[in-house]
Amino acid sequence: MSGLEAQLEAFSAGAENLVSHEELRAKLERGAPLRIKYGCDPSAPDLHLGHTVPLEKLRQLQGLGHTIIFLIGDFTAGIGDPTGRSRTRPPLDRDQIRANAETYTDQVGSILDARRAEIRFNSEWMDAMSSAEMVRLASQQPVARMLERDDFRRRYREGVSISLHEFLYPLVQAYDSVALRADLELGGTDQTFNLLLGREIQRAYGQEPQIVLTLPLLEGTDGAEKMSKSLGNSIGIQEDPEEFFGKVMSIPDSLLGRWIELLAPPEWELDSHLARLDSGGNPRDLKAELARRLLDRFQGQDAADRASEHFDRVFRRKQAPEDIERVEVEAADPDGAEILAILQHAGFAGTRGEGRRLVRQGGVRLDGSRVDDPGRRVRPGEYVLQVGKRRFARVSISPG
RNA sequence: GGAGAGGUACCGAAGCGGUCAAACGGGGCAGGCUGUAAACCUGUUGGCUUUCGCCUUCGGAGGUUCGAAUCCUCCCCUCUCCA
Repeated sequence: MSGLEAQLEAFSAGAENLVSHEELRAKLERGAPLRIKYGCDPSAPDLHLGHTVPLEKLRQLQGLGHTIIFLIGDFTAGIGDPTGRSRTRPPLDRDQIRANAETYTDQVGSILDARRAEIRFNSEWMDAMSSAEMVRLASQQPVARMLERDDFRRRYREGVSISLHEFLYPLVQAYDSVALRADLELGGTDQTFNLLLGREIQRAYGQEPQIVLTLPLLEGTDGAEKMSKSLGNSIGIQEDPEEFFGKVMSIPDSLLGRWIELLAPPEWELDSHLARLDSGGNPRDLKAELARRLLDRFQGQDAADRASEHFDRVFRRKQAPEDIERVEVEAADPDGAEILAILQHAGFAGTRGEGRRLVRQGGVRLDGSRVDDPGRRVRPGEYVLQVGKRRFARVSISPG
């Protein structure tokens, strides 16, 4: 393990908060690898860029010889994380959780060495916990303290219901730290309360409290909310390269600096480009560079090249993409297939009404020319169908 | 247990017997301007229909009425205060 000061620096770099430096130093001075806990939600196995911020930190700490523990909250998933505004989630069955966990570790593996990490499920100890023990756990915290958590406080103030069991979520998460004898727990700033609670519960169970390390939350593509799949502002690291690239290009300029700060390692030297932007450069180019680097990192150079070329072709030169999905449509009668039926087949319109609207608004093109009649019939043959700026399909209409 | 306030389309929120498929805002989608940026402008946002119109929707189930999101009854859910 490297020098103490270097380690302390590695832990705190990019951190939003670290509680506390003194305790961390004391733990590190003992020389043993730290047990670093990171909680994951088994219901959402698709990693997005927001997840990569903590994962990158874990990779770094793993590189220093510490033990990474991925805690899959299969028991807590049944509670439904009340953090934020999320609604009740459907309970998952064991097989589903197992499958999700595998997907998860696969994806995590593209960032750090998942084989060297410990993968645990909190049902291991929570399923065995007796009611009496649960009561004992719950007795550790006053309600007023629970209501200190931002979202609980807000909901309470605004008269939005809080179910009793929602308090159990942070409590169980905190107890997980006891079961795992965690030295440090890592999470986003939205986890601050839960992580701090872990310290209190560990103390209550006679353990040395864990260090709490929180990292900033990455804003999503909308530039407003934190990145989350359910808010529809996320970019999955395994996402189709073209989509991935396009989404990065679509982020507001005002977000670019933040993304570079949180997502781009210093060796990419993107922040220096950012600094030079004032002198007339187009942020577009820097975004494209960031998109390329990120894709290269998660999906390899080929994907990055392909996506970049695709983007230039479709959005700069306004040409149809190279490889587009094929849709077979059988003409309903000798005059050909209805444009509305084609739009539905291609999945570009959920209903005929929506298709009609798209046509009326000039959003539908066939071989590059605008379709302006919703009643249009298309003769058998091969066409490139375009809806909006970015949806394409190669439509093959066979005689009816 | 008592008193009161509420549950409306993706979200927030008007409507409180016909003119309501339901104002307005946000979000989404499409068009314009662009750098798939922001800002801005326009259109659109239940289903079927070229139009007329028809069908399903305002927590749930019944009822009153020529006619109900709007009135009545019961039920479910949420919030506040009191106990």
